[in-house]
Amino acid sequence: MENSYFNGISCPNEYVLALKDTLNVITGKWKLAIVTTLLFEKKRFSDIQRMIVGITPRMLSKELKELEMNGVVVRKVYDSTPVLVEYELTDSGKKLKHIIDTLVQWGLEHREQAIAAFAEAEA
Amino acid sequence: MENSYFNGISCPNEYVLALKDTLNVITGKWKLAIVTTLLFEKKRFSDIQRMIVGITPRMLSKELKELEMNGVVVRKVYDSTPVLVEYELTDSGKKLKHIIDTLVQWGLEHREQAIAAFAEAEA
DNA sequence: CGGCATCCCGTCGGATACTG
DNA sequence: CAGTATCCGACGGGATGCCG
Repeated sequence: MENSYFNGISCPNEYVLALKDTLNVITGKWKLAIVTTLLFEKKRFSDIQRMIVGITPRMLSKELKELEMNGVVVRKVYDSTPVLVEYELTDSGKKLKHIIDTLVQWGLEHREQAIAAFAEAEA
Repeated sequence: MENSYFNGISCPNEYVLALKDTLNVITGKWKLAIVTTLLFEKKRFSDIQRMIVGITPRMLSKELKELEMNGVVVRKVYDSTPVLVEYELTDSGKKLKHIIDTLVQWGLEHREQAIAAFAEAEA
């Protein structure tokens, strides 16, 4: 078991692990973009690729695989011809919306703060 | 102005920028650890270094500089001998606690979910 | 359609030593 | 005490081409 970073701060190691889990899911260039495209409906590989500007199939494949391993998306294969593959968020994955909202809100408030501080410094 | 990743999703570009700002502050190996040590009281460089197991002065210096540029911490120099330098969270920085709590909670719930799903698969 | 294999490069972060 | 300088490996992620 890895140690907590926080010496002398009363913080259950479980919390640190949970934090790492979450960061692992939301960091990286594409993960949140992928989650966002799946928030309201499941989609096929090529649909996601078309919606996310600039992502290569290599990265999409890699990220989807990681998200699946992390229990955020589910991959469903339908044995038709041609093969149909759909990706869908798990319940946990859907709850990431709350996290995204929280992050966006901090960013917005923070920008206001920064502007206010700048104006004050100017005066 | 950079484009949003999300084609066809009605999402103000401002939100995407805010999201990126926030991610920029919470990602990386040490940033959240540093913020956490400063949550309840300001500290000196060597105090932080002592509390965060494994961080090198190089990384601590670099991260503190970035956090300062991003308006999350403030650096205060007192011209005593020897020189005293203190780091303190801004108001925005203090509000990161809410984000950390949100991330931890998702991680905890998610782990429960995963365990439940595993048990179901076993049955 | 839904990927995988290969090559490549820039950045992140570690190790170590040194300074005002 | 509060950093800086230098070197270096690991990894994220891009480009391109091929496959069932």
